[in-house]
Amino acid sequence: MISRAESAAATRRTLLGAAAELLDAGGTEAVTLREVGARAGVSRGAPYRHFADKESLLTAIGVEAWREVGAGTAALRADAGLSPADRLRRGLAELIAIGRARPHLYRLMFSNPAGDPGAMARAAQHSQDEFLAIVAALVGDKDARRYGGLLMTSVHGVIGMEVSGQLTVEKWQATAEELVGALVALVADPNRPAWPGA
Amino acid sequence: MISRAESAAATRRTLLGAAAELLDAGGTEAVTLREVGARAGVSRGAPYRHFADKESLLTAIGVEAWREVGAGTAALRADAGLSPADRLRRGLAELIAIGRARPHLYRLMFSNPAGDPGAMARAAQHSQDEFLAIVAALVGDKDARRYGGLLMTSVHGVIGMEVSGQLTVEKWQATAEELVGALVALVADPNRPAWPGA
DNA sequence: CGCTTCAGATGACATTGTCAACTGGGTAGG
DNA sequence: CCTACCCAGTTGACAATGTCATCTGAAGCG
Repeated sequence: MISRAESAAATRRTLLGAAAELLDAGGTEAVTLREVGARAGVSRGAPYRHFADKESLLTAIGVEAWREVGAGTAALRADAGLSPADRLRRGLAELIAIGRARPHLYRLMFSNPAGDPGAMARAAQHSQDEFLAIVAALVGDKDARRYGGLLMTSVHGVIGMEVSGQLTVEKWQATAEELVGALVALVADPNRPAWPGA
Repeated sequence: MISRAESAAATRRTLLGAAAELLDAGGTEAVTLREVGARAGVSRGAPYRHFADKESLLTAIGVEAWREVGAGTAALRADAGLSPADRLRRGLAELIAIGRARPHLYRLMFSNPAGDPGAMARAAQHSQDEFLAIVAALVGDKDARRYGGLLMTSVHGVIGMEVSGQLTVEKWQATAEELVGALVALVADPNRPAWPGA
């Protein structure tokens, strides 16, 4: 038997899944609460039983995505068969993969919900902490945050520009992987120069 | 006497200005053609005489912004009183300034219009060519594109994460300026390591 | 068995993007 | 100067959408 609470939770998940489909297909504009309801087999008003408004629904999708990324990064960090540099490369590759396969979701994950500023940043926190731990294993605790920030932002920029069509191999003579790889190689270099001014 | 063409061009500019105001105030969602028309002193249908649809209007705002940035970068490059490294720093600082002062416009400049993919990338071309010329003066023609790409994407990532609230000094122990400054210092370093794999 | 709670359904409304039809003053050709 | 065209701008209309108030029915609880 399914209790009412279980049924409601299932509906919520179905709504999120339907909304994610629409998001991938056509961006946030394509996510209409009516269509989300229809695909989830409920009426147009049903989503309001689970999300305050459309923006909350979208934010929930992004939060869920960050949760998955965080879990993946944690698993990476726990994988004893990988070198620190490999963990770093794979973690970054995971983000690049999301950006390419699901650009709208990727954009959403780095958006700032007007109704609840900081909600997405909080959701990203765990994932970024895991990432920082990986970087720390490579460069030491002292510089982990600075180099982590440099890597995180750089990768985000590479993906963002590729998604917007402004990063082309012809123009920059480098692929996203090469740009990221260059940075990783630099950070992983034991003879890397000291952090400027530090 | 103002000719009909001049009047139409003036209306177009007024529409763009009104739309930019709304964009800054509340993002693309807040840009309604009705309000744009009202602020420009015309009716709700008038914008359609100048722009195919709402997305075209938004794209035009982004294109215009890229034109101004490109002009600014060109002026920077022509300024004989600046060192190559200073030109680079100022050019990047200009982008950071836009990201902070007008985050919605900044996001628009790095978006990819669904109706005309590549339109924004084309608009950004001139600005990025100017930027590349500045980088080339610093690192030589051979590596200009690669290092230019690295700098451009990194700065974009720093701004993007700051705009989304995911770049905080507490978390990364570095400000946007410091992260960018570290990269610039690295690239400007005459003893910088060779580009990996090149 | 009756009462409460709550997921879901439905009707309604304001807002908005968009188009078709219309208007009026500039503009070119005679 | 006259006339016919052009086209920026207006207005009416419509469908789609977010959102709310209200209603319904079944699950849970005494």
